Amino acid sequence: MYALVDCNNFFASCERLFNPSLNGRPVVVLSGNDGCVIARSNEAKALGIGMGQPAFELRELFAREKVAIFSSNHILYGDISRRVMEVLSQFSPDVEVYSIDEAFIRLNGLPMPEGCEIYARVIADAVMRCVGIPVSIGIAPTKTLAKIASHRAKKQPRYGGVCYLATPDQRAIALMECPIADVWGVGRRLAPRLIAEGVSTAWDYIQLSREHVRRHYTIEGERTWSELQGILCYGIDEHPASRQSITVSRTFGQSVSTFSDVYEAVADFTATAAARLRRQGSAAGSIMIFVKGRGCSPGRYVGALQLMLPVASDSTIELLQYARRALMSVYRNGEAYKKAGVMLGNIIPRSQVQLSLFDTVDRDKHHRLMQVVDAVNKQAGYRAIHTAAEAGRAEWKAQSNHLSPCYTTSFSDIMIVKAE
DNA sequence: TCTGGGGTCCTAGGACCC
DNA sequence: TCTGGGGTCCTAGGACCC
Repeated sequence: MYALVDCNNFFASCERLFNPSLNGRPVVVLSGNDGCVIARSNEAKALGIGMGQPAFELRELFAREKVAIFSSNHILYGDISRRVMEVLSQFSPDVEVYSIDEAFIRLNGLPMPEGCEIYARVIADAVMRCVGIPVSIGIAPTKTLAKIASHRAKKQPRYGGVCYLATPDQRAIALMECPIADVWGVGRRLAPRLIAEGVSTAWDYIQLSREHVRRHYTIEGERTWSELQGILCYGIDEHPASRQSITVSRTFGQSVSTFSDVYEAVADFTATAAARLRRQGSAAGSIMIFVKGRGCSPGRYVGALQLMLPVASDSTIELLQYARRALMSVYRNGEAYKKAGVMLGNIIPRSQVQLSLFDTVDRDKHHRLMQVVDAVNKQAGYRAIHTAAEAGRAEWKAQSNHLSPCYTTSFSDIMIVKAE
């Protein structure tokens, strides 16, 4: 059996954790630059606030309904997520962290059917007690079915947060009540096609023949079809493969024009990407930088350039040299830039880097230096030590006008409790 | 006026090899 | 009248996920 543990309204729940006065109030969390709604509490959902809805459209509603508004605080959410996953790992050796707010767990050796459900409630209680985040848990023989179960656990109060699809009959009812668009693996494009074919629920989908599904919806469609019938296709992946590409990009808080301002942003992104690269023990064989000007697509300046490295590297210092060179090629004087990004590609394990006869870089020295930089930043905090290129006026930084403190990761942000 | 950011996988077709 | 068989690699496009 597989359990999917899903944190309820995760970002909104993180904000509530240190601010209990938000309980019962509508809470929303906004994307970078406070642009779109990316998380909503149940109260906010009940007001009809949509996922991804632009914040400026909602200004009046926010004021009228006294909606609590937060800018994204990914450092806080990442740390809370880590704590949730740590609790989960105490309950099973087989945990797959699927996203910042979800994990699959394999449940083995539990007496069926009561055992799984009781165990899931113990897990949910432990997460609430140890971290303070509410979760919903779905249990079923496959991941795709566990997804449907967790959805029911969240939407239907009678489950009390845990939905176990133990029997074929229970699974059949769940599939009949599950709109096809809600199935894991069926997205925006496939759903209308399926509905046009008369497939409006997950149950309708499994009535199609395997051959038909394979022919029209490819191998992935067939796997989904199998999983919905309880035939296992996706196991637990405890050690997800290293990333094949790493992208860091941001829309600027305000447009910037000078080379030094744009390069400062690009240097910041490059350093972030390089640190991620080192964390997974890889080196990048190429770097691409891109910039976007202000305005809409016809007439908007877009520039991008990819450079191949003679020797794959994970050194921030070396990658910065290529980033700067690429930016010099695409930078145009007089443009107002609104967005930039860095993409690292051709990623290989660091142990497989092919050296060059004509190499001029002291790679061993770079490597030791980066190890020290990473160690210092791990202990002393994000960007405690960095290259000079990353520091400056920070004109490009996103506007986050509703940012909460980093309660759990910054000494200066720790809550002070005073006795009256 | 204003709308985020970061990934993966599959397939088809073309170029090329023997 | 008639022209094999088997493979790799790369890219673009389309789909999906959070």
